[in-house]
Amino acid sequence: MADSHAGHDHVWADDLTRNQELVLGTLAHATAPLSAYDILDRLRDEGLRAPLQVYRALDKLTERGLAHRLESLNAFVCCADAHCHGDGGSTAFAICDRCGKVEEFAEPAIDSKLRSWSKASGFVPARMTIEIRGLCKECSASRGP
Amino acid sequence: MADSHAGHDHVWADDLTRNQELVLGTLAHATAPLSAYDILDRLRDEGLRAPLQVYRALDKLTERGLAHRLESLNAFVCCADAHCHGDGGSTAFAICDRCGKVEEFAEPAIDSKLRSWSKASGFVPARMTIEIRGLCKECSASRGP
DNA sequence: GTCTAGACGTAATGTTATAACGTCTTGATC
DNA sequence: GATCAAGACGTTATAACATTACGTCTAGAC
Repeated sequence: MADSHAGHDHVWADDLTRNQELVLGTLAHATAPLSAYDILDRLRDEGLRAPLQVYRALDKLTERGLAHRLESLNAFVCCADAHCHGDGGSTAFAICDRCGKVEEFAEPAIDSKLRSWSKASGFVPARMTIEIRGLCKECSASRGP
Repeated sequence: MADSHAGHDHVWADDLTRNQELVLGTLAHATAPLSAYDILDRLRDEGLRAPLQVYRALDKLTERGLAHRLESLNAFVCCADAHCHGDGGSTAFAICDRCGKVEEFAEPAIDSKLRSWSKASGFVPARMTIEIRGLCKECSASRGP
């Protein structure tokens, strides 16, 4: 059994476990953020049965920057930007409240402002959450004048 | 019965309902963010019995900017800054993971950066969430070298 | 071979949030 | 003053999100 992970169409890292690969693969194919339970439902056929199996995989994936948690949604997305893997930098997300689409972007100036505020205040930052909720270009176009 | 809300030590607005006043008062006296269920527990003696009573009050209070929801904590704080009431501007929070203390601050430059990204992308922002998790000055001092 | 660290599986439970219903008060209108 | 609509309220039930606790299995270090 040389390759126990056969059948997958993409490899993100060489040392993911089976559950981690399944969860990341599910996120990668999704067009909108998925909750842990959404992911679980999509992986029942692969043998996953308990939330904890998903949460454990998500913990590792988010630690490594391969996936992100959207706090304002209690949901997860696949990382869209190879650059952000593992760096401590802040990533920002724009989340469409209508279609669910998420755009991931980095604004170094924002990161820098938050860090300078922290330094001035004596606060030692560990992680930053930056999320904008609203309507994406397409959804706002199909609604307003 | 000219004053049905007698017995409270502070008035934030003249048109809060009893439940809204109770919830806001509880948040105002807390030294750390409270979950809706924390608030409920502290208001049992006042007659509150169901989560929805608290959630409904919190909805109104956050709409008006009198309280804030911390997304990364699923908890709530009293607004610390009279200026931010009701304006659409983004407020940022630094949350100490050790002692729970929350510092609320405004960085207009961040707000401005996020808005300019939105404009450039065609995204129409409705609300922004900016939260830093880490250690406050005191807690980092009592831990580090 | 033995030990340990880490991933895993499972069951049970804890925590956060909302749906669905009917009632009550208030204020506008006729 | 009767009627009506809007909004806050109270209650029950349930949905959705997340973790604790426990035992097993495997791979690598020694």
